[in-house]
Amino acid sequence: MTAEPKDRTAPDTPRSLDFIRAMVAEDLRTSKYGGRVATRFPPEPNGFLHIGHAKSICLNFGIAEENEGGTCNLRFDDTNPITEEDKYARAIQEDVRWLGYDWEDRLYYASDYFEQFYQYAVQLIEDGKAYVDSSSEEEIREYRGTVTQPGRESRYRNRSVAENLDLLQRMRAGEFADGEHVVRAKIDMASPNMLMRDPLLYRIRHVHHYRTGDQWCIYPMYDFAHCLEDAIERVTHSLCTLEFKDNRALYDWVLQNVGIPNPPEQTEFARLNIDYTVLSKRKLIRLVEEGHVVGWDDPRMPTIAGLRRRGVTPTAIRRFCDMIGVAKVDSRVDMGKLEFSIRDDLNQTSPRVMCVLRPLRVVIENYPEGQVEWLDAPYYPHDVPKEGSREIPFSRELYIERDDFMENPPKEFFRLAPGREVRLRYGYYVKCVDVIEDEDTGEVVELRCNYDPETKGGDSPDGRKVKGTIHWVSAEQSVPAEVRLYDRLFTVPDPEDAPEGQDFTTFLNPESMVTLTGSRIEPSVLQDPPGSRYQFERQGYFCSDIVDSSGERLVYNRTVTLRDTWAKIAEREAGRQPGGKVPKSETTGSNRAKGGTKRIRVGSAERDNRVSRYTKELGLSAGDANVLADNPWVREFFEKTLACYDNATAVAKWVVNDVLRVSKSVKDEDLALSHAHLAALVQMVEDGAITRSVAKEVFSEMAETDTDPREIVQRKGLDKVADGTVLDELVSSVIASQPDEAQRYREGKTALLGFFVGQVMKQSKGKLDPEAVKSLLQAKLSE
RNA sequence: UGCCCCGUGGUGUAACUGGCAACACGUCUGACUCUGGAUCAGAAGAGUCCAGGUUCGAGCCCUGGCGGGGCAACCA
Repeated sequence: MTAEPKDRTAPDTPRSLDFIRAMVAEDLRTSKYGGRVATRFPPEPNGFLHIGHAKSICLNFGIAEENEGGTCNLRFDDTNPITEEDKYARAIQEDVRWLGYDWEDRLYYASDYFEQFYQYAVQLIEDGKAYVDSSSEEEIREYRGTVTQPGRESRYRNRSVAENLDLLQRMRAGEFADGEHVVRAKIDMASPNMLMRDPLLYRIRHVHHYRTGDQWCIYPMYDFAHCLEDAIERVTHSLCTLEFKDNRALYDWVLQNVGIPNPPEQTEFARLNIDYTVLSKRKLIRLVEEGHVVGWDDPRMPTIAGLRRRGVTPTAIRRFCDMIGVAKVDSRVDMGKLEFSIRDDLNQTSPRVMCVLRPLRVVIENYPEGQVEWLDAPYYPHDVPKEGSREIPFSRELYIERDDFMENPPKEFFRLAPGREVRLRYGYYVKCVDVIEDEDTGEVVELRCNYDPETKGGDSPDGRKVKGTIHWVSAEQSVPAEVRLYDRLFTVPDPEDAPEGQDFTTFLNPESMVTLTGSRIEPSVLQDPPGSRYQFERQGYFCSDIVDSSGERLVYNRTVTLRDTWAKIAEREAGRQPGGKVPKSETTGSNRAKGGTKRIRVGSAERDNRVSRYTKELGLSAGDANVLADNPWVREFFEKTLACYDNATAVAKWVVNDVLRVSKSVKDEDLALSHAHLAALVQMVEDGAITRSVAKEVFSEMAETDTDPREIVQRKGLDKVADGTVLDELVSSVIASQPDEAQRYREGKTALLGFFVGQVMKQSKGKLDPEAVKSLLQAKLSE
């Protein structure tokens, strides 16, 4: 046996599951849906998909892939004909497919279910659970109330079933104009959940639908349609974003009231935010329509189409989604993570090629005029396991990058400068012997260099070192190219957080696209099709533009720069002069509460009396007394338990801490636990018959079944172990079985004491006195 | 001012039934290098929003506070 390899990223290391995957696994274990896993990705075809959707796609399709027999449907949630178009539906399919997911034959449309939705609406009306409301839009809004005030019932709420049915039929038949009637669920106009105040189910819209044409003039609302779509497709796990949290009550209500057995369950997760961009369809539409970008597939857009055109790979997007995880907290991911996953993928897959973005002419004075050498240059560096090379022309006149020359370089700059020598990648060493400047402007226009013929291929026979290697192209054989340098679309991390009177567009980055028209690229790329990806050596990853690039005109988009250590050094250098480092942001921790706060409570006299009775007469802590005073149900439980066992402080602790906990997961009146049994348990602990940890275990069983604690203790043999030898043996054996940890403890990692106590407690099934365990452990470990 | 959700290094997420706060990105060293890339080795950085409480032991359970977000479209 060899030692286990120290590989923290081993693929078979069981990565902890996110809360959704954990839930799916649990549902599978308990066979909640008969072992099925069925998800869906349900876009509305009213815009292009963006990387936030990619998160959802990866989640839904990912879960289906990961589970045997799992399926994920692609379903268009096309219930609002005003905004939806076929071109969007087609683009969405292309994007999902491009990301690498396959819905096989499960392409669905909500519009295919319109007849079924209608029948369900009829059913709800027949059951008296829905009605036709003829109030105006304004009235409905007014009657809905506000978040703090209950709504009022519509005067049409109690129409007869027959009248409702008749009206519904005539709505469908097109007898009414838009807005004349709506159908609403009859739920509760006073519900604290606004969505439950008789939500609209159907509205009249005399609009052409891109799929159903003019077949319908009534269209279902999201809350009515979506859950039914899931139910019709027998979806098991309906995943959506956090803002639908409150809609879940309605989702469940509809399914329950139309009588769907074993209904799908909605779970919400946080939508994706990335800094320096916006990820909401409404805002992206504005960018397109107001011409801030040039279409949905503008490479600056965070749309799938934009990212694709920019040169991002599906793999990079999927890995990014994998990396950011899934949770229930609103958060903002930094762009750096996306960039990392892009580089990480492209580094392994992109051929290297040389392109000079901002050319500076170089004449090699001692190189024969008219001579051209074709040098062999590998496409991939030594550490990328891929084969292939091309020939690049070397000649007397070259171009190098302007940035690679400095007349007065700082010490850390190791590229070209007067008198300095660098290596031309895959070529020769050259030394700068002269600098030619424009007489008027002083701008450097040309460099005169000498080359060392002995250094062909990049090595010198005398072994002298050159630190810098720069890229170049031959002046004559290189071809002109346009290069578009993309940068973040916005200048601030959170563009949506705009001051009064402004909006996110005020933060648009004017330099989000810089077009370079005079770039020169090596000729080897000439035959490559549009969309080809490269690494331009020392610059970044680029992709020839699928729209504008052709044999005549080469256009390249910068996907992402290389990591640039020099830029960091230069920035630091520049920043040192004026004020040095920016002080650490004041906002760090600004959302944290400062210090303690005074508790002000407007108590009734009755409440005050109770608190003082509890603290003074019964000797309870203020905390417990307050809880008891505030919660009538808990108070009653306490009083009744106290009647069975007269130890107020002990009983109060159990009631306040433990009874309250279990009572949260069930309706109060459903709690099985009886006062007498709790009293018995508390007494056993107080009498020293059982330990507290045993008592906790017994308690959780009691909370479910209300068994007599004495019976549980007896059945499981949980009496406290008083025998000192058992304690001694167990402690010794635990220490012996954990020699490494024991060593670490002795070396000062005393936090491990808890670990050891836990081990011993677990092995004794909680029957040992933890205090005794602890002190014995301490003694033995320091021997 | 009602209801609901959520607070863990700079960032995104983990932490099994309460038992060593972990991983990734980023940052900083160093090695290597014909890309100031990649790779490799290492380091710093949180005591889990605050205050009480329960417990031998709390990021996790209880109470109160503070902070952030969602909900008053005939949008989804």
